[in-house]
Amino acid sequence: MKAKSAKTRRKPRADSIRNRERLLVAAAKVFSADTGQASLEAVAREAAVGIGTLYRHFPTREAMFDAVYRHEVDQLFVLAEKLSRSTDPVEGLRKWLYANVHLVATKKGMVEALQLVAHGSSELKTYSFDRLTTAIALLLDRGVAAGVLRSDVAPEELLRVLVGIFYSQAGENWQPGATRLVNVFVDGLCSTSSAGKRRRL
Amino acid sequence: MKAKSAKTRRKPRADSIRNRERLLVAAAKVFSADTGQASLEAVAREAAVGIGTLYRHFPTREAMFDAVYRHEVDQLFVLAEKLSRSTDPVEGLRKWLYANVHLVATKKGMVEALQLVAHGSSELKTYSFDRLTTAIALLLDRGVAAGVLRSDVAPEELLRVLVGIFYSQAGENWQPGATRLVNVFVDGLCSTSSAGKRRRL
DNA sequence: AACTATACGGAGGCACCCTCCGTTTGTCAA
DNA sequence: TTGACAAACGGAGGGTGCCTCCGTATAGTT
Repeated sequence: MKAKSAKTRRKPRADSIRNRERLLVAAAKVFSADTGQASLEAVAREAAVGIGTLYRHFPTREAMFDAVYRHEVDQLFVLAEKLSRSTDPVEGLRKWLYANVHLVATKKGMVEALQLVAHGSSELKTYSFDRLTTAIALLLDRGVAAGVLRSDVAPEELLRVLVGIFYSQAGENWQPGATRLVNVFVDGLCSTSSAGKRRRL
Repeated sequence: MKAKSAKTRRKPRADSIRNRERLLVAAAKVFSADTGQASLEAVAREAAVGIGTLYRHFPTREAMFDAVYRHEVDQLFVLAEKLSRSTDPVEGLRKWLYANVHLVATKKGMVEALQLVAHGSSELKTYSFDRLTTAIALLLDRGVAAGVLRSDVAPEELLRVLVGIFYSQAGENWQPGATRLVNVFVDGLCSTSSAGKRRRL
């Protein structure tokens, strides 16, 4: 027996869940379009769902962005889990970081979203921070355990570096630059034998 | 005879000039509203002018913002001229800086405008920079000549400080803070006797 | 005063926002 | 299985904004 307050609740309808998922996928796609502008009606169309359904799931634009953002963070987390299982540690980490760059690069329209997020619930911020930190830890620890990655860089630190890389890259077509910086950093993380661990603070 | 290329041009119509002015005033007002959102139709209504007239004068949103911004810069310049004529030098400068704070503070909706301007024509940027620098020079020089303001601060430098003050003040209701900083700086500029001129580079 | 370049105004077509409500459908109890 | 109904769906509709087009009004010119 589920112990909910007065009146047992039903389990959520299957079509509701499906439509919500569809909307998130559609939103991610539409907002990624180069235009930067995106109408909610376009999202509904893309999802092949009535506009009313969209509004029921996401009463406001902010709610929509919030959910999309969470969704992407979750996907990054899942990707980290997968990569930490299948590939060798260094390449796994590298691929995950690439995925981050790619995600940000293709989300032109997400700029607006990010602004809303930045001004929005700090709950969302801590959520994504925790989630991403954990994802990085997953990838990092394996490499450290295998002795191919240096052990003195904390997951939060790596995350901050990543954010810094994104932040520092302005203007058009910055993806190559960001990718290069990621590579440099990963290479640096590999220098566990020659340079020795824990040189400097 | 006016020597214009092929066919002598008429002098611009009076109603055209009047309407343009009205639109600029209306736009400044509407964009200043707390909402941050502003429709061009609202501007036209405020100006008591047809929407068609608005679009004829300002074909795009950017053109509108551009013109409004120029207009405000011009008004600041005029204010500087007036203040440099009527009040005592220090108070004149102070009042002018206050006017700047007030202008920025009440232009919530101008944030969007400023972004467009920032990404827009660099011509506009140099225009306003020059204009404001000259305005400051007007106020500064009198004080220096009268010996009540130190002489080693250039107009451009003061402008940069002002921009810095605006830039550093985030969040709601920052006007008091900005005003305080302005006061501090003006007081500093007055310290021509006790602290001596040109201490340090 | 007549002429005409110029400017005016707003109707109209399209897109978007958001709400409301009649219809459909998945869930659960019998 | 089946029937009842809460829950979810979809889209019409009313409001607003964007921008264009063109018939009408009018300020400058002769």
